Amino acid sequence: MARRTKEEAQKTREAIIEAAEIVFHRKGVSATSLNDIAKQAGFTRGAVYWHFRNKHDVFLAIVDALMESIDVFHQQIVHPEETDPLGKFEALLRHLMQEVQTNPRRRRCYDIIFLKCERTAENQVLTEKHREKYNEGSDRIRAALLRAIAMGQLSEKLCIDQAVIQLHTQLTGIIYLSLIAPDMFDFQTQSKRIIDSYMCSLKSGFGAFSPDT
Amino acid sequence: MARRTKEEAQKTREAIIEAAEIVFHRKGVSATSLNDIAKQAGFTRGAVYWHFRNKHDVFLAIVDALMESIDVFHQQIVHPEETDPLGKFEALLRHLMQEVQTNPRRRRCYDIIFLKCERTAENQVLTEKHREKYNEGSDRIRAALLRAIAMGQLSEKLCIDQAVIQLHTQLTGIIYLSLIAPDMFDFQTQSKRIIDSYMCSLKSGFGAFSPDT
DNA sequence: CTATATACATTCACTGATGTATGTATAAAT
DNA sequence: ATTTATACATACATCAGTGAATGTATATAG
Repeated sequence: MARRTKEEAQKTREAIIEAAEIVFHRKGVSATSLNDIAKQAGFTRGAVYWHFRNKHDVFLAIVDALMESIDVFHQQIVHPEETDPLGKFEALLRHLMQEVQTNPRRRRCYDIIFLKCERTAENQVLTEKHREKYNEGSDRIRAALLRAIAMGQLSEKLCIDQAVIQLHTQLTGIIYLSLIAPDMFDFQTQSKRIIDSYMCSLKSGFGAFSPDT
Repeated sequence: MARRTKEEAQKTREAIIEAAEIVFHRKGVSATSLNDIAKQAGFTRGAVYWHFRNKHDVFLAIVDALMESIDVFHQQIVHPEETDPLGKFEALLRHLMQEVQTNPRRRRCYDIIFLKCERTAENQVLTEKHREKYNEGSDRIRAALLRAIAMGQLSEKLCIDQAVIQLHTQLTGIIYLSLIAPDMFDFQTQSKRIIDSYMCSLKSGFGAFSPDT
């Protein structure tokens, strides 16, 4: 059998991407061959080479999809007319942690990006996008915190930069650890506690007390 | 020229390991060949195969060396007769952060382990050792905190488990982020702030206020 | 209805890496 | 002083994976 309809072709493209996710997750990116991906998807390497230039191109497709989903998340962080920006912010954090542990595909993608690929020069595109999203997220969080301050929900003396960075380190750390050692601690409990603790730090000004540089 | 003395042989073994560190760090573990390592060390593959079984074996040697240095660190965390366990603990945290940013070889090893290798089934040994050190570190920290409580430096109501886990997430997070994006924030400043904030949380009981499970 | 582009499958040539086998000079054991 | 084991270098066979070339059936455009 040969030539499919356009819709079918799009479906096989999607199938190849999902197959790649599965095999990348199982064997690691560099240890999987295009044949592995093709077989997992039920095709041959010909199909993969039709839709993608090489393995790296497939990998980028996965990364792009993840980045888009992150965009969607970021856009929810702050609305210019939100009356409860801090509450919305907290709710989103909790939602994110929920997502990370329940949505298997998202979890798989995080796993691939954190543990199943190498951040080499060839994969620099990934790291650059990672950093781009880091910055976009930081801007969004900053905006949310500023609005929370404007609404009187947080102190004007809040050290915003520190608040932003510490949120990233906390989330990065717990997600990374939960991927490396899922059974080491109860993710649900600990992520809740971390958010509790973080919100508490936010409200206490977050190092507004520490006057050193 | 052939056969070296035993000391020389040990030196070439060390040279191979350090060469591997350099090349792993530059190209990533899976993209480097044994020839890359040998050339970097100034030998041929024959030398590498004499001292190691294969690339994975070289990698494990690097991992083992790092794990030993972590052991040394862990052993410093708590002494049974320390009169100022909390101060000693804080000093060690600051020392660790200093080390991570100033000791280039240690930094390179962390970089390899976090960013330049894949946590696949074949590399499970690494992940297991990582977890082992995680647990050992947790035990040590727990002991230090308990002694700090016994010495009246911390409240008896301190939620120790949470304190331990949050320290790990914080440190893992900031180290990971500083490796991925060294220029994104000033590591020295932020690591200090994180420790300040953490010590502050410790003294405030760390969620002793949150009564939920 | 024909022609062409499409969506794959199949085949092929090539490369880089691996592990092993073999060679060899010399330190160390006897 | 031999002998032997050592510490490598060199040579070889093999193989998995790649990318491109080619084949082919069929959707689709005209």
